[in-house]
Amino acid sequence: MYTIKRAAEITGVPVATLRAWERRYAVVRPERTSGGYRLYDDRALADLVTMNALVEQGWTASQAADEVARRRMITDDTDPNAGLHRPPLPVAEPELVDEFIEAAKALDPAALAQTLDVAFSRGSIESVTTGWLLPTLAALGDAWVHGTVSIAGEHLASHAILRRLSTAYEAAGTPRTGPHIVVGLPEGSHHELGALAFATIARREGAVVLYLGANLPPQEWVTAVQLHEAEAAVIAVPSKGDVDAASRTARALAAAQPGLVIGIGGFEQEAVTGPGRKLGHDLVAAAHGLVDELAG
Amino acid sequence: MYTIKRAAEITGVPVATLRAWERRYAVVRPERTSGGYRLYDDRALADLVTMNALVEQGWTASQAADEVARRRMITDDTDPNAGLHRPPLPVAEPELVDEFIEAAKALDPAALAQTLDVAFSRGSIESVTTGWLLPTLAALGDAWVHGTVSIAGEHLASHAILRRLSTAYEAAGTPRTGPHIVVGLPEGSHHELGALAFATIARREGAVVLYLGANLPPQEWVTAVQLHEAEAAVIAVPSKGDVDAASRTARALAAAQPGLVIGIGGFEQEAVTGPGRKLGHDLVAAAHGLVDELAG
DNA sequence: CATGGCTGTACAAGGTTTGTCCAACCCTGA
DNA sequence: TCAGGGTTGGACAAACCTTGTACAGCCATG
Repeated sequence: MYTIKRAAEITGVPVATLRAWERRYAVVRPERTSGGYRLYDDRALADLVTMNALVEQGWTASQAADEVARRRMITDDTDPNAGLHRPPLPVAEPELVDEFIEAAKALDPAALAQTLDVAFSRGSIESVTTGWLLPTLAALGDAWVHGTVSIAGEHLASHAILRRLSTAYEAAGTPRTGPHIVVGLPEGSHHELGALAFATIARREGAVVLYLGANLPPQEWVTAVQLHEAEAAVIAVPSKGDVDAASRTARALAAAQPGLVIGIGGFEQEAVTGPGRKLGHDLVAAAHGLVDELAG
Repeated sequence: MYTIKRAAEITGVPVATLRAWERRYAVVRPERTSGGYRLYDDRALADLVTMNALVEQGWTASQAADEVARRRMITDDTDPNAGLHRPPLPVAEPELVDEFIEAAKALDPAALAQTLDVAFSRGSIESVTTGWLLPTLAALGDAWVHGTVSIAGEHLASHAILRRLSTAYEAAGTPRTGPHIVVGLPEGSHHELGALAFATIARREGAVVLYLGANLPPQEWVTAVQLHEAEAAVIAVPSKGDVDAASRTARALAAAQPGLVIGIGGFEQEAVTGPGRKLGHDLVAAAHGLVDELAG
């Protein structure tokens, strides 16, 4: 629960505007303390973010408020899991990506934390992954290749994201039943953020996930799949240098466990040869699809 | 059991504020001596740290207190070992270490999570670091060298710990003022858990920490120290293979920033040559000592 | 062009919250 | 006994929030 000042910082809407929107359009109705202070919850913040995005797209404030109310009605009425399966971000938000890259360039941990607060408050992990995380990882990769972000900046930013994803992964919990999946990166591969997001979303969809992290040799994948009695193994291929190791890993897994579903994800998944199904670049859909298929 | 002064030192919350929080929000109810002195246990300290972190994140004090109470309800209800009867972590708890190593051998994520829950609920990060984390890292390293834990098991266990430490690091928040410290691992070095624990404890002690993570080349250390205007840089040396890179990093830093305090930590710190102060193997004392020295 | 509604922002006057401080007094251990 | 530390309750200022009103820029309409 946030005060109006904090809500303004997170949503990017000035304090005076927040009050005007509430007074004129009742777009949100924050709770109040006994002293009368407004208290915004995450849901209210998400609505305000939507409203703000619509206004910046050119909607009038009153129309945007109606639209927010309409969307809220739909999610409230038709989807009992609202919040778990929120629609993806209505608009991509390049400013948030840029802001994050700038903070990485400047090695500014406070700015990174602030941007992450904003980004991760925009909705579920699923929508944040699609609307912010994947674009940001791509932009960070580009910036690193072009040398506009230092290695230190890339490390700093990656670890900050890693910590947020870790929290989300833990919060997802371990279901008692559900398909068993192993997720990780091949030998020599280190950019694990996409894989961790995949693992988190798969967990939320009901899978029992064994997350192995980066840099795992093929033989270890085989051991892990056998010990975990996994029905599927998902290999992330974030960069070109990981393609060979991923191919070797997939071959080793296919040879050792004929019935195993092998999924290949990541920016460079197309370059992988040999066994394994390409999961595509919509990470959220891929995770949902794989888990549903194994469960159903 | 700690007096109010010790509690203030440990949590970073001023004495007057501790009393105000208790009076106004009853966020903790420390026991009293016969003479009326407050006596804080580890559990109370943990709650205060949480409260403090929430306040630094922008929550109002009253809301933060409610949130702490809510979280306490949850843990008390779901964990039969929670509550006042839980003993603080003694000097060391070998069973918990062994249990964790066994879970790593078996690639059993549920057992790992369970053990981590117990270990991390035993008190502050500081006491968990000394009493459980460092012994466990040593045992995990041994088991890996002797091949009793697979690479997959080591990865799985390390990442599980990493996720808990990440949460603690985030919960520690960023103080507005305080000495600036850069923490990371030298080029080629990857076992970051000790470094992250150090960074977390330094943050809780009031330092503004730039945590750079693993595998950072010397020149990048220099850039980071300069951009962050750091007063100290702490290089972790977890294994023998990292000694040379650490020495090179220390030399590069000393050459570029003559006034910089260079700290060397980790299991293999003694083998490092050249500039830099060995921080010793009591990670908690080292972090407190360094931050206090820079601040005072 | 003038009108008028919509919208974001600014300001004033007053209430709330919170960290800190103080006075007066009590407890603890060397 | 004494120095250092702890106790309570009250008080205070700074920061923050409240409501109501006002106003300028913008845009569509008459």
